[in-house]
Amino acid sequence: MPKTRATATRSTCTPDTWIEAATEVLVDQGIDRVRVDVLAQELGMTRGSFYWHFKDRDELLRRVLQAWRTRATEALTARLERAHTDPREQLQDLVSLPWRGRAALRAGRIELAIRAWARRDDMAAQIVREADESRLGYIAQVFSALGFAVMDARRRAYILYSAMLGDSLLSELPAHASQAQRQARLALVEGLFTAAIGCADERRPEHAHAGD
Amino acid sequence: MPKTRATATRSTCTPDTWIEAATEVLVDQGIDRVRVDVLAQELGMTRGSFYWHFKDRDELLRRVLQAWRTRATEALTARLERAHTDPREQLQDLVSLPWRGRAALRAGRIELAIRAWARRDDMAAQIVREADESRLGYIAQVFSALGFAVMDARRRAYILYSAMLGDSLLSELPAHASQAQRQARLALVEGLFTAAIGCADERRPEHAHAGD
DNA sequence: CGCAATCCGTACAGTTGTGTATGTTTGAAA
DNA sequence: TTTCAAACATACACAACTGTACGGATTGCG
Repeated sequence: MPKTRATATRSTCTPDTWIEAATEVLVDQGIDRVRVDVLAQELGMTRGSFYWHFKDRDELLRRVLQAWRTRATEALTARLERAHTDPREQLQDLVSLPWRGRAALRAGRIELAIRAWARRDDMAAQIVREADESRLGYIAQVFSALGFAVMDARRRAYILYSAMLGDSLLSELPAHASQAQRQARLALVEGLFTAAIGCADERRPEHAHAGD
Repeated sequence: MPKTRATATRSTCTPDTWIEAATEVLVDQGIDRVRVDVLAQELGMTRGSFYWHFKDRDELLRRVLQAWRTRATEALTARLERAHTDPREQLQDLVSLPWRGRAALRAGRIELAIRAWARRDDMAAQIVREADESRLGYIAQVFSALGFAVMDARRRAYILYSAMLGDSLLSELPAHASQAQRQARLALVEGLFTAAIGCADERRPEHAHAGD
């Protein structure tokens, strides 16, 4: 029986090593700069190693996408599983997501790189679409749990999600990236999106105004 | 006296022709696909023509950036010049901007491509930063004219601008791109961002609540 | 030990894109 | 018409990247 697992006795590369390096280059260089020889140099390997683990460059790119999709869906699933808590808490958790450490920030950068990639790659576009739809559904559900009518909840979800995406585009602006600025914006976002503005179809009939 | 202007008697390329074609490829392929031979094939020319108008590929890319900066600053300047109208009207105009025809939508796509490019090009990053700062300043001024306090206006401007940027990322989602959906969101955006939510530093002292 | 599988390095061919040198056409002024 | 420079075409050298063939090292195991 062939043991496909890496025995980890010496510094042998696994496919994941290459995928990780590829993601790194993707983030701050773009998909066109994800080249085999660049990654090999980065890892202190030669291209011969790469072509042992992967059929060709295209397979690497596909697996980079798959790896991202896996992590993205897992992250959303984790959110959905604790969907029984206070929806107000869930919203706070959502809004404060990009400001929790550099892991989430890096995830945002990866996502932007993949979106840029999706501009010409159909598979990437498909996966990004799926992720967007799933998240929009989740956020809409949170707004729905807050008492907003279905249509209104969907619209609020779209606008909030847009704002979160746009923030990841702007997050490199130094003048707005301070912790205090972010904290203040966080509170404002929460206030703006939970406020009732008196639309006709805003509230569900079965819900009265939720007192705090 | 050498007449440097193109006499336009026959189909001779100007530098702008190449810049336009380069922008086209940049939009839906990314900056790495902006190659001299690709553009030449696109224009029905040979690379020899290109190297007559441009020193090298880098000069083309720089001029693509400059052309975008010029248009972007001109667009903002046009807005600033009619800054004496009703701020409510200005906000409506802002929010409905991405939904006015395909010209604005194309401008959004160009901008996203340049943002992806700015990820590794310092000049592109610089120009995008300048554009962001200018627009944020303008939007904040609109909110300020609506009666919000300076800090609150700045935060609202950031959030609204983020939402507009994020929307251009999501605008390819077919389920949310219908005219009716966009129209409904437009009204909601306007309502959400002009609503007072009872922050301590929300209103300027000299302004009372603005009746509708 | 011996041997086979895993893993990686090296060498070569093929492709693609860049930049330059030089030829060729075209239009308008002298 | 001649002439000259702008505008473009053609050809070549060069570099970067890909994929493949093959050879060498390492490890587990009989």
